[in-house]
Amino acid sequence: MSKRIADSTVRRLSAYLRFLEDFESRGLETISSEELAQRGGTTSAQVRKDLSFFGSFGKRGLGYSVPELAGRLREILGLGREWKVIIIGAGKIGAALAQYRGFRQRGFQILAAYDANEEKIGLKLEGIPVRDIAQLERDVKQDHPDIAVLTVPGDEAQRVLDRVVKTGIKAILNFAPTQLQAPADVTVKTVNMAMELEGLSYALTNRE
Amino acid sequence: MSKRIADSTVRRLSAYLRFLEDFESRGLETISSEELAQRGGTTSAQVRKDLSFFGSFGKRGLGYSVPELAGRLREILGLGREWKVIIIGAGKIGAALAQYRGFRQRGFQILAAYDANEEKIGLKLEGIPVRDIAQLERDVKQDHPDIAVLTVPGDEAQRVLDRVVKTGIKAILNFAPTQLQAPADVTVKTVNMAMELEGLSYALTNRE
DNA sequence: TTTAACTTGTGAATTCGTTCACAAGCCGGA
DNA sequence: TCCGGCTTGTGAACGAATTCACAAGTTAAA
Repeated sequence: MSKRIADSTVRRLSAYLRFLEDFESRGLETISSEELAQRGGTTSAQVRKDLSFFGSFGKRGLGYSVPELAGRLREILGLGREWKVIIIGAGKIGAALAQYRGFRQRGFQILAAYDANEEKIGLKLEGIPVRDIAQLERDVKQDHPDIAVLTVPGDEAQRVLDRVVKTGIKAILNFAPTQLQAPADVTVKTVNMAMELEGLSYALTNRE
Repeated sequence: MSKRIADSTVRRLSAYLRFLEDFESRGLETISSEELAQRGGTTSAQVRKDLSFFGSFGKRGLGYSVPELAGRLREILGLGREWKVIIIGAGKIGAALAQYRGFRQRGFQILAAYDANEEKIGLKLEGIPVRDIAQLERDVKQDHPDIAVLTVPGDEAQRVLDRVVKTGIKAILNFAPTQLQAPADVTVKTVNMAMELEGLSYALTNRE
C-alpha cells in the first residue's frame, strides 16, 4: 500500500469520522471540507490533503457525500470488522475501560480481563470475566484476541508486554506511564496521563 | 520567554525526568545524552537539542549531573509547586483518576470531584469528596483550583467546558472523545482512547 | 447556454521538527 | 603540561507535515 501515512493524519481521520456520524444521524447528505475542518479545529486544505492520500471522495463544487465518506473512512481505519480485545490488569483503570461504551460502539469487543490477584479472579468486571493471568497464553491460543490493553503498574509493564508480544498479539494500548520497547511489527500506543498533566503544568508555568 | 517550544519537546522532557528520577533513586551521579536517549527511544542529538532550548546544563566530556538536571526539568515543567486539581464527572473514569497515584507523586492535589447525580453527591471517591456540580462556581472562587479534569459524557463536554472556562480555570484535561473549542489562553489537552484504538485498528489493517 | 458561486484535488512554497557533523570544552593519565 | 578519549552545544542540512494558491469540475439560476 502506497506510502507511509503520518500518525497525525490517522488521528484526524478518526476525528472526521466522528463528525460525519454526527452529521449522518442528523440526516445531512453532504459536507464540505470547510465544515469538517471547523469542527476538527483544523483547516480545509488539511482535510482535503488528508483524504487525498486515500483517493478522491468528493465532488467539486458540492463537497462530500456524508454516508459515502463515513463508509470510506471506516474502511480505511479498519472499522468494518470486530476487533477482539483483552484487558490486562483488573484494577480501577481496567474496570473503567471495561465499562467504556466507546469500545463497543466502534466494534471493539472485550473478551476478558486478566489479573494475578486471586481475590479478583473469577469476578465479573462490568460483565466481563476476570481470569488468572497464568492462563493468558492458553486463552490467546484459543480466542485469538487482536488487541491487548495494558493497565498494570509501570514497573511491571515491560515484563507483561514482553509476555503479551510472545503470544503473537500485534497491537497494544498501554496505560502505564512507561516508555516500552517492542519489536517493529508490534504497534504500541501509550496513553500517558502523567505526561499530559505535566504538559498542562508547563503551559500554566510558561505563559507569555 | 524566548520562542515557542514544541509540544513534542515538552513530552520528551517529561519522559527524561522520569528516567532521571529512576537514576537518582539508584544513586547515580551523572548521565550522558546517549543514555537518556536510549531509555526514551530517541537520539542523543534530540536530547541535547531539547535541553538546549532552556540552557546549557551539561559538562562537555562528562554529561549531565543527575540531580541538577532533574531539578532544572522540574523547574521548567513547573513541578516545583503543588497544583490544585478538580475532577468533573464522578463516573468510573473519574473514580479511576481519583485513586491514580501518579497525581500525588507529581504534586497534583485533587480537591474534589463534581457530579450532578444526587446519589453520588456527598459520597467519597477514594477519599475525595463528591460535590454538587451546582456549587462549582462558588467552590472555584474559594479554592482556586488550577486544573480541571473532565470525565463527562461526550455530548455534555463542550457545555461543561464553557462553564469551567467561565470560572477562570486555564488548564483542562479532557477525557471525553470530543474535539473541544476553548479560548486561546486556555490550554486543553485531550486524552482520546477511541482515537488511540482506531489508530491500532488502522495499523492492524494496513500493515505492509 | 452562459455565468456566477462554490468546492475539490494537488503541485509548490513554506514552516516546523529532527538529524548531522563538528568545534569547543572537560577529564584522567603519562 | 600535553595528549587521547569523551561528550556537550549548536549552526547547517535535511525531511516531514502544513498551508497556499489555483486550475478544474459541479451546480443552479437566468
